[in-house]
Amino acid sequence: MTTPAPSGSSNFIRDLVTTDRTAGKHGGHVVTRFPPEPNGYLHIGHAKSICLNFGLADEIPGGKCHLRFDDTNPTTENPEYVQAIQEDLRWLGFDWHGNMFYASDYFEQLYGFALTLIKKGTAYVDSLTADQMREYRGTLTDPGRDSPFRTRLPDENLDLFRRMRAGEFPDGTHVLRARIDMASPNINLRDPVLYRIRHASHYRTGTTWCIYPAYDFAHPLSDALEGITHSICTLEFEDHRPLYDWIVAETDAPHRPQQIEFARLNLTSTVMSKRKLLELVERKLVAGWDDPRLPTLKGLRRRGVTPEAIRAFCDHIGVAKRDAIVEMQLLEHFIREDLNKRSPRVMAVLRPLKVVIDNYPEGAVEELDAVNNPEDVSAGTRPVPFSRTLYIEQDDFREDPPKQFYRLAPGREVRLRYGYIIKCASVTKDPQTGVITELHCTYDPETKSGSSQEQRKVKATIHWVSAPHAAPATIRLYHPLLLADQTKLPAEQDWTQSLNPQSCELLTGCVVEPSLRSATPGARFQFERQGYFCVDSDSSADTLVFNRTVSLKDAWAKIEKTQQAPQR
RNA sequence: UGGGGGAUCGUCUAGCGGUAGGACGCCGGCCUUUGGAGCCGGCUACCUAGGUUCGAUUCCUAGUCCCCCAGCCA
Repeated sequence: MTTPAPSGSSNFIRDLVTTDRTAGKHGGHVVTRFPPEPNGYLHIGHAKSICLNFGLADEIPGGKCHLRFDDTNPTTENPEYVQAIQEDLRWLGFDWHGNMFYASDYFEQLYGFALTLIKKGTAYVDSLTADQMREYRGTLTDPGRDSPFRTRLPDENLDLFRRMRAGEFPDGTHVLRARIDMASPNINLRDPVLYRIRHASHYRTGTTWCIYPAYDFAHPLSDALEGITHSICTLEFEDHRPLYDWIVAETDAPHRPQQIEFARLNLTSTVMSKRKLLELVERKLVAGWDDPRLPTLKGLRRRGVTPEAIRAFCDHIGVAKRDAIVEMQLLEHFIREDLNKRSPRVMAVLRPLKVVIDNYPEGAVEELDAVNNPEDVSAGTRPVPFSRTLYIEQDDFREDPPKQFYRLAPGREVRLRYGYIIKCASVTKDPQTGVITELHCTYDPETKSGSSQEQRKVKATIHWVSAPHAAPATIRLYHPLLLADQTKLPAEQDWTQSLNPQSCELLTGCVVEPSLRSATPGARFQFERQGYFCVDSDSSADTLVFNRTVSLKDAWAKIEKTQQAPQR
């Protein structure tokens, strides 16, 4: 049969690149590029592109992938993002091997290409206002009209353009446009703007320039200058391709890259647009770019997601041209799959319920042997203290247990993980509120884990933490950023209305086993029976702070849900 | 009623004229000192209508629906 690809599965771009390479196109070389604009943080949508571009370069002998900052707009870009993007890329596990570039480094060459066009008569300086230009552009169905300045001669254009560069004109007074076709059915070809005046300081070139190249001009030429063979971008640039090709051809650029488009990643119940992410951060609707609820790489990292999980996800979602919305559950699947193999298991009680084991000797402490990772025997074991007073999860006790509830209830038995079988003898309640305050149980000393004395089976095993040894913790549970019910909001309504107000659930008063006292930020664990958690950067010696990365699959929750569903 | 793209299980995705495969999800079952993991089984898809062909998801024609484009953003 077929041998699986080294990484990722076959897709139309991979096939095309392979075909080109074997056909000897571009001398058999493959050079891709990842061209972020440093005006925001990278998110998982970028990861798809990164995995594609760097993945291609890595798997093809001699293949290269450049990192290029597409920094042609001084008003939105800044070095903080340049730094963060590099960090995220490295964290994801990719290396540009020194091939890091900036479109701003090409400004002089780009200017030269513009001069070439002007001399040839295929670019001109237009002095219409932005509003006028819009009017002249026509509409989707009506052709545009020529600007009265379209007939300016090369010499005048040259003079004007040089003076634009020299700073003689204020913003918005002139632009350089390509002279293509104002009646083109493709609006991108109706004399697109190549340069605009911006008296703004650029984070790299300072005030050296006051004219800046537009994307449609800078991008193809940057690709050409770097010898990019396959310029992979998203679908919305598809109808820019004729322009891309026009620019490269008309400027007699040294090399002709090929633009290929694919569908960007969309994920359910989250936001992926740069604009919305920025808005969330600026309006402080989230804690920052690294808020664990965000699909930013920084957010995912802080949440405890591994780069391996993200890469596995990107490899499996495929690359195609149809618009798609991937279910968040698929991402979660890859997160669980990765974390299951590598996370040490520990016990933590999120919502504590006190349990006193009446027949266990007061003051006695036993060190029980707990397995660190059943998926990895080499992870070994650790001692966990056991005593007369412990905490169990409130959810693991029901005074009036429903059908199929196997856990603790009055008169019922459960096993304490790594410990003994206990039986619930009585329930203590607050006389005022009726709330259960503690449970009294008895243990069977013959049932200690690992002892071969008795092999009694009970229906359930629950986790616990010894009260006198417990370390206090604060735990954050994350829920979808967006409300599940996205029923058509009025078009003009603020999109943030669909944010889930309960996306971050803060749990205080949690208790975790003492071995966690030494856990440092970034450390990941599986809290047995609950999920994968990661020590947050807010964690301190007195209070540990954990973020839930993703819950474990919960069979009981499903049963309970169907039990609650209306009977028919 | 301009141009550019796209339609395959609920969701992603494979297929390149030989009778639809994988993953997630869902539903059963086994196993289990995590109701986790693992294992076994099942579920459901070619946008529509014509045509070509022995044979069409693949080719042709005509429709339908969806996405993108009217920034001096990228």
